[in-house]
Amino acid sequence: MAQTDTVTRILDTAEVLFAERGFAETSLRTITSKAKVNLAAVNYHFGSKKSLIQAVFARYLDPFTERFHRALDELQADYGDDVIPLEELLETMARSVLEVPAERNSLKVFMRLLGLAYSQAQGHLRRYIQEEYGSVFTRFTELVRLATPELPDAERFWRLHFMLGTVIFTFSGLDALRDIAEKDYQEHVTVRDLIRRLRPVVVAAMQAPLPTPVTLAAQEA
Amino acid sequence: MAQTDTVTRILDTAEVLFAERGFAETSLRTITSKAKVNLAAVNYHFGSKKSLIQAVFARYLDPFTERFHRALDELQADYGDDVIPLEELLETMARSVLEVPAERNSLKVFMRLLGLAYSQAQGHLRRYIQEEYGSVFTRFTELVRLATPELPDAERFWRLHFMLGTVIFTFSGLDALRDIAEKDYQEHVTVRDLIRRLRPVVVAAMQAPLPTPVTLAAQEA
DNA sequence: TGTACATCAGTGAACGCGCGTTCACTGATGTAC
DNA sequence: TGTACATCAGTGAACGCGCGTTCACTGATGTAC
Repeated sequence: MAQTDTVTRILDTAEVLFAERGFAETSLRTITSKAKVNLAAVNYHFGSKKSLIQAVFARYLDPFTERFHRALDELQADYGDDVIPLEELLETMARSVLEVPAERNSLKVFMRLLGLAYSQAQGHLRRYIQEEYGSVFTRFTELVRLATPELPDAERFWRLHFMLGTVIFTFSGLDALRDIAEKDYQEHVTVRDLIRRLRPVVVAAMQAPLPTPVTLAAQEA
Repeated sequence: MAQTDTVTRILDTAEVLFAERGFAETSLRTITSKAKVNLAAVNYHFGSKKSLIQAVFARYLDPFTERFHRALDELQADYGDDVIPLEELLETMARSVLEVPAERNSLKVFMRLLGLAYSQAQGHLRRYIQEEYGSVFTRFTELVRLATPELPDAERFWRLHFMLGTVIFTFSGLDALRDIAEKDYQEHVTVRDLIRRLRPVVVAAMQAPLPTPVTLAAQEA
């Protein structure tokens, strides 16, 4: 090698392997041998495996948050003092998510990584993501609040997380689900198909009637 | 020890640790030392770490599938040749899920484990679950088909998985989400509260309008 | 223009460590005669 | 009732292995004078 693209080769290889098998299950030896790069190069360039994991995320999340902030700026400019409708907000978020990896041909990898960030232990990663990228989500949820004034705050919080679960679960299990769908229904599903299917479901879920209030005490485990 | 409860002690400890940190991140040494049991006992009783993982799942899924089958039997007996409404089916599933770990005080652990089964590498585990417990889900989805005749088969498939994602994501991230909700909205959320909140959302999602058909070709990554 | 030195990407080999698994062994209990 | 043997849960120590990380080193390029 002896070129600066060593860093890029490591990141390109690591993101695919992480997405396929998770962080703990992917060794630096696997990454470096697949990337045709010296084992010690990861620690030389990134310092540690943890920092490599964070760098993989940063390469997606930096452009995403930048675009998403810009898209929300435009939306707020268009609507002025009017309330931005929920559909418009969801649409904008979907578009921002789609645009980033479109350049790198790996939306699937991006979504798998997001799923892993939530489900794998890696406490350092959740903290990193929250600190670096939390503010754009705060901005987004505030706009959702204005768009759904009929929802109590707590209800909105839970519904947003319900939908986050839907999206992350769907895309991070994409390959398996796609295989089943293809076999059972003879249709090849693209990511854009899924987003088309998700739209009415997410909107309906956010606008569902409020739950019946608790009747009497209920205990839990 | 020198008692047969060694097996139980291992399972009790393993399920909690697995749920907290995942499978690869939990070593047999951690399990056995916390269970106050000899390291070699896991391999003696279970044969391998893989088999221990499967045994942890079996202890939840065996009683669950048995109960769920029985509950569906009753439902079908009640309704005879009539179609069982969707709400009733979802309610029955929720009740069956709730009943099992109520006996063991650990619904949270059960749901976290289900989440991990989907998100962690562990191919052997997905295969094991599919083989051992696939049939009850086939039965359930067939009943859902009868309850939602207006949905194209593929659409129903995707929506069921969307909702599976909602539930698994919510419960497997329960602690983190609960902490945030508690801090921001001063309300302590029980598992039963969440199920109450989930009900209208899931029903609305399943009954959402069909997506607009694809207009022109759309490519994907 | 030429020499000495600094910088920096990259390397090869080794480090100690924790892992899952194995193995020879113990000691209690049950069974056969 | 007593002895010999089999069974089985459990143990302590060691096995080899793959892991992330470290370290002394190389060799090319840039900079100072």
